[in-house]
Amino acid sequence: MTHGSTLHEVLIVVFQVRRFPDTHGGTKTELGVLLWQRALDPQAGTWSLPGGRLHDDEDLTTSARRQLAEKVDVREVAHLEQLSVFSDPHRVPGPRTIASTYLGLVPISSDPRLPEDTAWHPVSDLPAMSFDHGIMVENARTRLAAKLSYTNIAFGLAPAEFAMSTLREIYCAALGYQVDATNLQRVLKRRDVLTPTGTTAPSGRAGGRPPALFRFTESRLRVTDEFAALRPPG
Amino acid sequence: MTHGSTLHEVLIVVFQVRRFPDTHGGTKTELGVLLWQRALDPQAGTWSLPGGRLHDDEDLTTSARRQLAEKVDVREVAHLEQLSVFSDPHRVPGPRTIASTYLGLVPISSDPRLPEDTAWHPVSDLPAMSFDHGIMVENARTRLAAKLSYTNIAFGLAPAEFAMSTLREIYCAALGYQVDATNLQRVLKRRDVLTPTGTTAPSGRAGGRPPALFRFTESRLRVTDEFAALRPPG
DNA sequence: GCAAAAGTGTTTCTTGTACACCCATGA
DNA sequence: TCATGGGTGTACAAGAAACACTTTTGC
Repeated sequence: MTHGSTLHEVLIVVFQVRRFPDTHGGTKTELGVLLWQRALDPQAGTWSLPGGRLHDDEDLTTSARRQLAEKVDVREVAHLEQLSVFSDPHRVPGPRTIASTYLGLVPISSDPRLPEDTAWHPVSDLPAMSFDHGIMVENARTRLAAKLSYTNIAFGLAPAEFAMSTLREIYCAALGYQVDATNLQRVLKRRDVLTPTGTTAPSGRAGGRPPALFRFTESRLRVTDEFAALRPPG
Repeated sequence: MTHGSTLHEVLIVVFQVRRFPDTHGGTKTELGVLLWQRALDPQAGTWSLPGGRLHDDEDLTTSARRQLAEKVDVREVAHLEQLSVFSDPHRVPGPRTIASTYLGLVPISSDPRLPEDTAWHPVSDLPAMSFDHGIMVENARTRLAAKLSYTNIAFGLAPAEFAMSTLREIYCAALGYQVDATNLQRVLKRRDVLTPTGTTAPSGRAGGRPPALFRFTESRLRVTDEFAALRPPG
């Protein structure tokens, strides 16, 4: 009676900074999440995170990559990391299913083809979500915001090379509040997160000084501000 | 073929700050972890984390509490939180088993009775560990150290009321380096983590001023230093 | 030249560290 | 009164936020 038929699924919260239609007919840049709409019951019509059953011969990360491949070109996913596990025995109808959630990041520059039932939604205005998927998105959003502050995780959202104004847009969208480009640059430079490419981009349609281009020094997650307080002596 | 008989286990890394015998016959205060020694194969003689199979009708946290009850009085566990999942298909011999790890904290003041096969080990000098349990301890230690810096998680390691010197000992043991008691008090006071009880303890055997006593303002995890950089404006 | 965008410099504030000095107790 | 531990105050440094000012482009 203690362990009958428990299934295990992987669900991935994929974020990308995108332009979404505004309420006034304009557009606004915001954090978007990849969702697909359930055609069948249970909860037909609600929107779900990409993912599915874990296979016997794969670990969670491998599974996450495989499941994502059904929705987007996986090469577009620049970063993938484990979040928490949802294990309430009644979180979904049917056989007991444990869900391991992942955070996935797609750079702003790419616009992968999506299946018919799949679309990006702004996180500030989610549609009716399936089961506990809404909480999972909230969770992931909080984790992303926290990590933007003390790691180099933004490499997952930024293009290979970018101007500081672009990076600023990305931070603003992901954090949900205004960030000063000047200070952003100073902070990231001091922590050795950014490297100047030495090149500049052409200036925009309205003129203006051509921006210097940067890239992320590393494209693997690194903690850049380990201890806010109680640092080791020395 | 895709989902035959995958099992799920919960493993708990339980920490307590304790006195351990020194190499020179003295004692030193250090972070200890609760382990039990396997009597049977596989890997008989190696030391394992407490835990076991997840039941069909319980979520992970409930399971962790139940499993711990077999080793220690669960009321001693002041804090319990989810860590990461280990899902390599071959992490243990036999049927495929996914492990969800938890971090548990026991206050320095309590000394729970333990079963015959169970003992505290200093994290700096672990015995031969079973399977991937050594990595799990390392993981948990890193997470604890990080959270000591930006949350009030130390409430899980401290007694109900304590002098600053005691709290200092706890931080030193858990972090593995010296912490200044003066500054520790200032940091925690500013963040409103500590509340003075207004009482003092009797001074020690060698005299000295009687220390003021404090307690943790909250005994639930709270983030006390959310953004090191890139704070919201205002 | 003017507007627009990018980049630099300066000031101020907060937070944390280091350390010297004062306080309360037991023997 | 002295050793011992506890507590306070002050000086210093680093990091980050705010904002004014300069530079480089298109028109």
